Amino acid sequence: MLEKYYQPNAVEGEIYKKWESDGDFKAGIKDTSQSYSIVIPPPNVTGTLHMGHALNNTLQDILIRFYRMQGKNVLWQPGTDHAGIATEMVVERELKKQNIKKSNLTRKEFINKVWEWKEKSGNEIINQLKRLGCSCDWSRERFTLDEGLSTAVKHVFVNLYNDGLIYKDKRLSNWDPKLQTTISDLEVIQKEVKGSLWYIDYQIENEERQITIATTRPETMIGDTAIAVHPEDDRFKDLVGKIAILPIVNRKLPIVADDYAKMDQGSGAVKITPAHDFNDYELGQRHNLDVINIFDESARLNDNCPTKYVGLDRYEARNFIIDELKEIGALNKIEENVHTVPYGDRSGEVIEPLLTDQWFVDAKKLSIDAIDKVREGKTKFIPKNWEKTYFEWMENIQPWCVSRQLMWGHQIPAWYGPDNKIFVAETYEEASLEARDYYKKDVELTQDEDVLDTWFSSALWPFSTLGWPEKTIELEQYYPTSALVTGFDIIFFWVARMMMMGLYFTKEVPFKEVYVHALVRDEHGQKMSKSKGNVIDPLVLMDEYGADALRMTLCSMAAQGRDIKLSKQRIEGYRNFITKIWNAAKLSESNKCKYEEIDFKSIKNPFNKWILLNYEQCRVATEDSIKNYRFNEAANELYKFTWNIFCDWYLEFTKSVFNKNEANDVFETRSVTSFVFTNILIMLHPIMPFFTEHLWNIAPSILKHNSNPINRASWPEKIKLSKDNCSEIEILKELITAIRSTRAEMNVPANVFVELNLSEASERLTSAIENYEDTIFALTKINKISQKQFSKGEGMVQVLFNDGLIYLSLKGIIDFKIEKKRLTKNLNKIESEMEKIENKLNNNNFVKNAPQEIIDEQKERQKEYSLSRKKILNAIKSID
RNA sequence: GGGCACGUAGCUCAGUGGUAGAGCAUCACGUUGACAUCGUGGGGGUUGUUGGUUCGAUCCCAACCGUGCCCA
Repeated sequence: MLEKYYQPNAVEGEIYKKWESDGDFKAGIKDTSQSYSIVIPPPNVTGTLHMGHALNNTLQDILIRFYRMQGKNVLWQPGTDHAGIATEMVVERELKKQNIKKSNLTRKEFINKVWEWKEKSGNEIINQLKRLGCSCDWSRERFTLDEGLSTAVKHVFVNLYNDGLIYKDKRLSNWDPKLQTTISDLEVIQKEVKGSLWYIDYQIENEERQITIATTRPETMIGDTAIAVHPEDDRFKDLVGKIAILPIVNRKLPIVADDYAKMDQGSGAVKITPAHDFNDYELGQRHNLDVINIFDESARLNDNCPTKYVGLDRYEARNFIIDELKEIGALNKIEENVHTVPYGDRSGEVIEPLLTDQWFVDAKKLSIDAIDKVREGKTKFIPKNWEKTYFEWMENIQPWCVSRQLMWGHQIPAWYGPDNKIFVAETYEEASLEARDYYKKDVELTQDEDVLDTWFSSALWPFSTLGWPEKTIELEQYYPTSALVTGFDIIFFWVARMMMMGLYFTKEVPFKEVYVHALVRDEHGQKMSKSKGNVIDPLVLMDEYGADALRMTLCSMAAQGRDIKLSKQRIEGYRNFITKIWNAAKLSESNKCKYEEIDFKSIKNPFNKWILLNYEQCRVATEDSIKNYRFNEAANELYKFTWNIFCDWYLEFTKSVFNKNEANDVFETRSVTSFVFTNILIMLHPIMPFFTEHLWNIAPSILKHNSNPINRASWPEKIKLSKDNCSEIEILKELITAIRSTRAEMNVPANVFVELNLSEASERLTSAIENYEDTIFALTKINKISQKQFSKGEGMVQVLFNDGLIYLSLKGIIDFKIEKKRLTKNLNKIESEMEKIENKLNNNNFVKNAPQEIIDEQKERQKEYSLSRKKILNAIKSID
């Protein structure tokens, strides 16, 4: 006998262990050429499971388990990425606790510390994914810094370099003064901040005039090399070509005309600092301006500045410079101003555009094919509108800065000779050979100190994890991968870059479909964040409700194109759903239901025919939904069928079959119950793997059972049913509902048995009542059905039902006031509906234009309503 | 400024060119056997506003109002 409730925490761990030790998640256990593969978006090795991961991986696991059950050769490729900056930050913090400074360690020592840390505390998230039930092939787990993937990275770098698609360049790039590394455009967050706009007067050389510029960053004036005005700006036309004198520094600045200067912004004249602003840099190129860098790597003022300012932090310097400008009378005015300031995604520090030597990938060239392939439909986005986002970014793509001034990562495979000549090769040996060719002698080479952006290696993930650049069986079998499941926030970071790299190196798209899911928010629609304190921890939820309830909730809410607002109540609802199935199992067990092979065409009992018909519809709909990534529909389909059809109606119907105890009927019903129950569990398994496995194992008598776990079951196949739309059962349901409703509205106590009187019954109603008398008795608390005309004074209350005149005998119970109210309410409803229909049918245009079936439908409804109306009017009349 | 979503019951959300649905919440009744983590029934809607297309619009189109996100 089953216990009162299902207890997820008591069983989930054991179940998972068994699956894993049995090798059930291994790729290739189904030896078929039809494969289905997904690579996991590699979580950050420092990460812990948050709600976004929970959603992302639940959806992947649903797909993976579904296609595995469909008999495909399935690979779910797991792993983690090394997360350069994030990991360095974590490890630095750890070292600090031990009073060790990173700067006191050599590169090798520091990297060893990171590996130590990874062994000890990395990969926590992998266990959390297991907790969630993810059926990845863990035997294939990869890490972006492991040997094979590092080989792939070097191979890619060298090839891109040789093909002219990677180059080293001195360019302005985003410098994080705190982390002391460059970061890519994508890692910069633009934030609106309240600041000031300073108006500063620059003297015109050899004239009494001044020109006033406006700036949000006065400290950078030390690096000014020009002033720009708009060519159409009459205020300044005569100044173009003249020289202004930079206050404090006394540098001579040409005044240039360029439409980058906006006439309506500030004073209309803008100072140009090519070394510290992206727009100014471009303008500088156009006008051949000097580039004067005034900051060091910590954004302190360097030797290019007046001695008194050297060494000051940029914001300290700002104050001093403002003061000095005031003193010399050059500060014209200060205005309040809202402008955007770039912040580092990881450090939270204000980013400084800085002129440095960096490595760049020519993304523009790589993007062409990546755009085409999506246009051609070789890779499809679901929902489709994300393609727009993808195109927009791809079409405006900038060179991708891939070098980082970090230690943890793939050290750039470039070596420098004594004269700084670059030799790019996969190994030192190869580089040396090249160098010997070049110098005609052996020379000492030093490797580039920088490492590559973590996303550089992530971009190779779909094929590097399959063994590329080797030609492996896995590549042949699983590449291109079937689907990529991801959040929209990394379309640029990851999806786009995988497309570019995948296409360039494998000549194939890395995935055929990209399913882009939503963000998980809190129940009020707020983005979850630590600072808001509204983070819901999936691990806590799993402790409280079990992994399956969480998974089912996420699945049922994963409607395309809409964010998920997660609330505990919703999870509770699906926990209750699990309990409902649990109880249904208890009932089926006590009814001795047992799985037998059945010939569906020879099923006799109408309840059984009916549930099989409904089951088959549910099966088709569920399958279709999952195949089309309509996860919420799949969940709801299964929920409705299981609870509202199977439990609410079918199991109730079968009680009368078991009560009657006719051998053939009982046998058939037990078999059908077990069949449907079995397949409900199988279909729910991808969404709720633990619960279904547990029930499968402990309730073998009611389920199709062999020694295999449900984990290895096959998705149910189509069943062939005799042609029967089971309309009789539908009438029965309607009748039962109508009687229950009448009872409830008339306040008949639930435990009171009443008599049902019947006249003018249609054929189908008569036969429904004849065939299912005991069912009606059991489900409506009727204890007698008699053929009887309405008679006043007998306490007869009409059940509103189209197929006949039906009355409940409520003598002694009836309250005429309630009865009249009830009837009037229904009458009003019917009459307003009738009016709508009449208006339609009286409209010539409607009759002329609408399809015949719609017209017939309306006529049919009109007929039904007018019949009901007549009956209610009679009933009301009989009260008065 | 450019782009993308979204606006449907108290809340969270489905859905459809022809009768507007679910879960939760709420109200009433119910506990001798699958299930109170439950059952049965009820109430609750001018589908953001205004126009247009159409015989017919909540759905398609336009504008507007409101909300959110991405990019500059």
